[in-house]
Amino acid sequence: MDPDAYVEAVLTLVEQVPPGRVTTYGTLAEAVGYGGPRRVGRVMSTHGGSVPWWRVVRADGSLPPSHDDEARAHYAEEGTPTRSPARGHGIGRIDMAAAYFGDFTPSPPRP
DNA sequence: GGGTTGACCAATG
DNA sequence: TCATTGGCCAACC
Repeated sequence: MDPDAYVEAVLTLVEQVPPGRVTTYGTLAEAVGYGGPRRVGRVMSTHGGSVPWWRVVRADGSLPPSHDDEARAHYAEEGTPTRSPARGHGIGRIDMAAAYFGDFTPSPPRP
């Protein structure tokens, strides 16, 4: 598969995540149907700047080791359910039970 | 061609 | 809740 095609597939899926919801790297990997979670993570680090990357979190609901402050601002703005702002240790985590989204449409774009 | 690294995941203590 | 362990896949020295 062309690397570019894989990247586009991942980015397309990320854009399908509605505001106020989040999904995980592993879920994206399965939705794309190829490669593993780490592959998705790498794609995000390379092309994440073009998509709402803050809607992609780790399986436990914590954010990537980078940009947690910025992501928190987006969550506040979109109304994404989060758990305790945490004691100054950075950001709290996402309330996965309420915010998790995994209802992707298998095929990339269209219409 | 082979070892290291990484925006990962799940299980365990 | 955090740390550790083993496994995963591709990119990068």
